[in-house]
Order: sequence, then structure tokens, then C-alpha cells
Amino acid sequence: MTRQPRKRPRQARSRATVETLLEATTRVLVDHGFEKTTTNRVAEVAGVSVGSLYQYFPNKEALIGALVEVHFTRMRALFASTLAAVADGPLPLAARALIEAVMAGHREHPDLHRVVLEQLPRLGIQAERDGFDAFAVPLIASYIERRRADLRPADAHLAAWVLMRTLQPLVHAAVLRGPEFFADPAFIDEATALVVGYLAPVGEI
Amino acid sequence: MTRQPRKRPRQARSRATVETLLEATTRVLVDHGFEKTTTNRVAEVAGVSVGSLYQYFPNKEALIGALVEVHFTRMRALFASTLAAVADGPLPLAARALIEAVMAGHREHPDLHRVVLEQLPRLGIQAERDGFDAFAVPLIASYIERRRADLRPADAHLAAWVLMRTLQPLVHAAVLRGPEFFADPAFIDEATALVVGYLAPVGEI
Amino acid sequence: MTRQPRKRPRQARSRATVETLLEATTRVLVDHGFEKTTTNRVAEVAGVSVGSLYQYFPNKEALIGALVEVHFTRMRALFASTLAAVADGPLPLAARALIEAVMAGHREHPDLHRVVLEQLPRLGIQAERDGFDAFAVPLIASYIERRRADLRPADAHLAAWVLMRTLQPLVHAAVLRGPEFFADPAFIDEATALVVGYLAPVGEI
Amino acid sequence: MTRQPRKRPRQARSRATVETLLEATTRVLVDHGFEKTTTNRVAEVAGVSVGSLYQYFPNKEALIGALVEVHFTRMRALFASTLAAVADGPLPLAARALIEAVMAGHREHPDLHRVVLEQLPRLGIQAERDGFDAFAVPLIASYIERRRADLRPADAHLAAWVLMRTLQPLVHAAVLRGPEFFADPAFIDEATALVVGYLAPVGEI
DNA sequence: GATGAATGAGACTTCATTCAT
DNA sequence: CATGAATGAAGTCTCATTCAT
Repeated sequence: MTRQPRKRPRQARSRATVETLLEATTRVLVDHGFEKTTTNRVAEVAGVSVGSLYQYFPNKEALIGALVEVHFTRMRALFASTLAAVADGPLPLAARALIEAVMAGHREHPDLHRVVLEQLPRLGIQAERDGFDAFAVPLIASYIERRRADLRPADAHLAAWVLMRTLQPLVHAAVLRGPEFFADPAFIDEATALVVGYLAPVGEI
Repeated sequence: MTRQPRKRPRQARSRATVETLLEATTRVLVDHGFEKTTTNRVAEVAGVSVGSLYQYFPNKEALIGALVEVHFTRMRALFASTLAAVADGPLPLAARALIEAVMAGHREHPDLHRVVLEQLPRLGIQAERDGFDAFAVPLIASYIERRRADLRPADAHLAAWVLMRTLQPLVHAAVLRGPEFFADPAFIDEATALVVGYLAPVGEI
Repeated sequence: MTRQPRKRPRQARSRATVETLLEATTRVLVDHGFEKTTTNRVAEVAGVSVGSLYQYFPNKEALIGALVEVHFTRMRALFASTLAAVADGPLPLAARALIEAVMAGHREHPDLHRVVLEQLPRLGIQAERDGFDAFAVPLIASYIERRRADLRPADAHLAAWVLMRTLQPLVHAAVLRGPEFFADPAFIDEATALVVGYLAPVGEI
Repeated sequence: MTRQPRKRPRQARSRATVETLLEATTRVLVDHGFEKTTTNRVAEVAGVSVGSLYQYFPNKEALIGALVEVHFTRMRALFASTLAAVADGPLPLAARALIEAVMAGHREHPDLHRVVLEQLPRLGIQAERDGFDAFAVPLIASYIERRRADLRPADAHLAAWVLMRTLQPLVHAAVLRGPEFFADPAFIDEATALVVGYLAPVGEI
């Protein structure tokens, strides 16, 4: 029911336990899949008793939820800092940089990411609102807004949403196709062309 | 394990049973969600015994799988016939027609489709690729190939894949946002712009 | 409940069906083991509908029971005729002949025999009374009785029972050890020594 | 699949639970037979939840297997100590002592033993060999070896195997015939005669 | 007589969660 | 705070048997 951690760990030991539990959850999720991820198994892998798990997470949902939150927190930071760095440069460079940043973010733990993304609907989380979109779409929208003169879209927010809902799955699909495909520069060229062609189809910039 | 129907119904009676079971699955899935969709409940709603369910579907997965298959079969037919009809016209019209066709395909049973789309990952990532991409990507690739002179992409197959992995999630996201958003013509405009901008950014056609 | 065939097949076709069903039962039993022997599978292998199976056998027990009965009928005939042939010769030859006869009887379908013997307790059949012992023990007892002067045992019936309960499992164990062991003449020598040593330990005959 | 206990009980409480479960299994097996012995019924009789049962036994087979193992462990100890005690005395006394020991081992819980013996084939033919033969045959073989001068058999190992595969079923058959027969001293006389006649038919010892 | 679809009780097993120690 | 034994509702699936066609 609740999806907040039952209590904020104040002591160092508690924080360590929580950390260990999240890592164990990751491993079990990646190794065995969601269906076989039981709280008992997670506790065992974490080297902790089930009771302790329930000390920090009121239920299974909260456990997975915390993991998802970690993922999104990392991605938000990555995205925001990259955008800030390239916001004033030419569009093609900015697009390419953002795409590469997101791909880099997934390259680290592709298995975990797949499993996390697959579980979003099940957690009743509106990925769009609670996850990443709610954070990234406004950023992109204001970027488009600022450059409105050079870009095609009339509705900056809608365009930002379209880009998000387009690029994210594209990157995920690329991740899932495996590292050989992933490393192919042709793919990044095409993704960049998609963004640029959508925002500035006449090639003004 | 298996996801094939256990046996083909031969008599009229059993064909009706299979039909009833699929309808019941749809209803239970829509009303209660995947987690609460049990074989017993489906059988009960279908007014049939569990045993009969297992006569035709070796397990729960096969039941959902059959539903997904029905969905994909319809979509493939819809996609192929629409593409055939617009393949010789101007690109923007073709793009718009295809997008509208796919959206129309989802408009019929939006609840069912939402639930089917949410279950795809669980049925194996292959589902999407095998179900639709393997069918649609070659069609699009040959379309691009034929018009290679007018279009930007060098690698027709890669471009077709990018479009598939881009548009499909975009449409799905739109479906999941609900009917109000779905009805907005601005969304179709933007999706069309995405395709056109990607394939012919300088607007030759 | 009942263990009698539901009705005696009078027509040729019926007799053929019963025959086919028994053969199918044998094959399924040997190939899949008792646990996986279902009436539906037997009917399928027999190329007959389950309904037809129940036309001739009131329940599963009766089906297996009929098979067991066939086995015992063959063995009884084999045993009786062999004993009749050697009853008047020297004990060691008689013993050896009987042992070899029983072994020959098992050599034909060792898998079937194993499975039949394993199922005896489950069928609630007192192997000793209904199966083979009730038939063979009196025969052996009367053999001992007739030669009482030359043999050790005081209680012919008890001795016959001991021999039965001794040799039968010994032969079965030999069958289960496989054909290499089975073919070893040393084994038959030992089994013969067992019988002779028991009946006439001082070697008078 | 597995027939090993799922986890070793560490606390006193859990050891008690395992004990209770085995006793309950015994009772249910004796009262209702194998077919009607369900894990739920066993748990209920044990006054424990099914979950607890599955905490210690991965499946029904393992439960029965544990019972059988207890039986064999007792029998092995009984057999080894008896043989050690009589190994240096005269053969007839040794034979009689061993037979009586094994019978005494069965006399304690005849119902349980009957049911265990009936289930052996179902648990895999290996059970007998692994459970007892692999242990007892070498012991008997070395006994024969040591007295090779006084005994008939040339191949000590073969003779030991023949004796095992002969006496064990004989005792079991006696157990299954019920206590009246069991108590008859004439039976033990005959069994002893069987062993002595086989090993030393000329009666030297 | 034959067919085979349908039945449904009941078997085995899992796992999130609690609570005595 | 930690432990881990215990819980038990609930889920998936099987199969002997029946009966309408």
C-alpha cells in the first residue's frame, strides 16, 4: 500500500542495511526476474533476515519502488546537467549530446534497467508523471520555448512530450538489441537526425 | 513453457468455448488487472470449468498470449492494407494515413489494448519484435528503398527499424494517456511531422 | 471399485478394442510410469476415445487389473507346464529348470513386468493369494510332499511359501540388474544352489 | 526432484516441527495409505501449516523419503552391530541372530514398515540398493571371505548379494503376512535353514 | 456403440507478511 | 533491533469420470 520507506534510517548501520537490501533486490531481479523475486530471497541474498527487510520497507512494492526511484534520480541528474551544458550550442550538437548521455546512463546496468522499466506499469506508477517525464519534459519544453524562433513546433510542451516518448523507447530498444548494435555510430546518427528533423526540418540551424 | 494452444477445437461447441474464454480473459484483465487475473476467475467468468480452460490453453501465459496474438493479427492486416493503399502517394499523406490507421486500431478496445500493451514485456521482449516488427519493418524498408532518391536515409532497414521503435511506443503512450488526448488532432500532426522530418528533412516531397 | 471388466466382449471388434487398450496401457505404463498413466492418454495411444475405454473397463483400477491378470495367467501356465515336465527327475535339475523357466518368462517384457510388480500393492491385490503364490505354492508343496522322504522340510506348505517368496524377488532383482547380469550362468548356479541347499542340505539327491 | 531436506532446522522449535511432521506422515500413511496421503492432510494432522511443511521438505516425495531414510538408518545400525556380535560364532547361530534382529527391527512399528516397504518401488528402485544393500552386501561378503574355507560359495560378493536379495524380501513378506505368522518360530527356523543350506550345504559347521 | 468436450474436486506448492524469541 | 520459524490464503494445474451429440 504505502510506498514510502517505513522510516528514514538515521544511523550508519541502518543506511548500510538499506543499501545492501537495494543491491540484493537488484541482483535478484536481474538474475531471476520479477516473478521469482521474493522478499525472502532478497533478504537471503542481502545476508539479512526477512524481518529486517520489513523493518525498512513496509512491503514488497516499497522495495521495488525505492529501486526505481534510485534509477530515476540518477537519470534526472544526468539529463539535467547534460542539457545545461549544451543548451546554448547548436541544436544538432545538443541533440547528439543528450542522446549519448541517456545511452551512457543505460550502458552501466542494462539488465537492471530493463527489469525496472518492465515493472513500471505494474507498480501503478505513471511513468510519465512520477518518473522521468514529469521532470524532463518541462526542461525540454523550456529549451524549445527559448529557441522558438528557430524551431518548428508551435506547442513546445507537446513537442517535448513527443520527443521524450520517442527517444526513450528508442534508446531502450537499442540497449536491448545488445552492445554490438549499441556501439554502432550509425544508430546515434539516425537518432540525432530524428530529433533535428522533427524540431528544425528545414535545416535552419 | 509452451505458448501454443494445447489442441485445436474441432467441434462447434469447443470453438465457442475458446471464444468465450478469450472474451472472459479480456474482461477479467480489464476489470482486475494482470495480477488478479487467475485461471479460475477467467473460467468462472466464462461460465466454464477450469478443466475446460486447460483443455485449450496449457497455462495462464498461453491464455494471455492468445489474446495478444489476436491483437497483433488485426494490426498486421490493418497496417499492410493501409500501406498498400498509400504507398504511391506523397510521403506526408502516407505517414498520416498509417499513423491514423494504427490509432484507429487501438481506438476500438482501448482498455483491452492498454492491458495487452502493459503485459507485452512480461510475455517476453520478443513479443513486440516477433509480433509486429518482424512483419512491419521489412514493409517499411522496401517502401523507403523504392523512394530512396527522394529520402534521406542511407540504410533503409535501419531507418525502418528506427521508425517502428519510435512510432509504436509513441502511439501506445498516446493510447495510455486516455481518450481526451487521443482525440487531439495536434498529436497526429506532430507524429506525422516526426516521420516526415526524419525521412525527408528538407521537405522535397 | 469393481475390478471386473464391465462386460464381456462378444463381438470380434470389441475383443480387438480390448486388446488394443491393454497394449496401449502396457506401452504407456512402460514409457511414462504409473503416475503419468492416465486413462485419457491410454485411450489416445490406443486410438480410441475415452468413452470407449469406459465401455469396457469401469475404472482405471480395472484396466491395470486386467493387465496384471494377463501377466499372471501366462506365468501360471509356464510354471505349471515346466513343473509337470521335471517333477520326476532329480531335484537339482528340476530346480534349475524352474528357475530358468521363470527367468525366460520375464525376459520377454522386463519393463512391463517391473511396472506390474510395483503396482501390485497399490491395487490392493494380495499378490500371495490372488496372484501367483496361491497357484504355485500348492504345486510346490505337493511336489515336496511327494518327495518328503528325500527332503528336509517338515512343513511342506511353509517350505513352498518360503521358496516362492525367495526365488521370485531374486529373479526380479536379477532382471532389474540388466541383461549382462541376467545372462551370467553363475547366477543361475547360485539360485539353484539356494533351492537345493534349502530342500536337501545334506546332498542326498 | 530433490529429495533432500530443504533446510536444516536450527532452533529447538523447528526441530520439534520436523519431528512432528514425520510422525504425522507416519500416521497418515498408516491410516489412509499413500494415495490419500496429501501434504495438506499431513500438515493438518501435525497441527502445523502447509507452509511449515514446505519449509523443511521440498515436496511430498521428500517427506516420504525422509521416513524411509529413518527406517534404513535404524536397520543399518541394527544389522551392523548384530553382525559384529555374532561374526565369530558358528554359522547357524549367526544366521539366526541376524534374521531375528532384522525381524525385531520390523516388529516395532509393523504398520509403518508395511507402508514404507510398499512405497519403496515408487521412490525409485535405487532406494533398496542404496538404502541397505550397498551397506550390507559388503559386510556379508567380507564375512564370507573370512570364512571362505568353511563355506561353499566361490564368489563371496555374488553370494552376499543373493542372500540380501533373498532374505530381505522374505522378511518383508513375513511382515506383510501379519503378526500371527510373524510370531511363528517355525518361520525363523526355515529362514535360518535357507541361509545355512546355501552357504554350507554339507553342514560342516 | 463411439466420440470427445466438459466437469470440478482436490492435489501440490508459493510467498508476502507476522510475531515470539 | 534482529532473527527466522510459522502462517495460510490463494494460485496453478491434473485427471478420473460423465454425458450430450
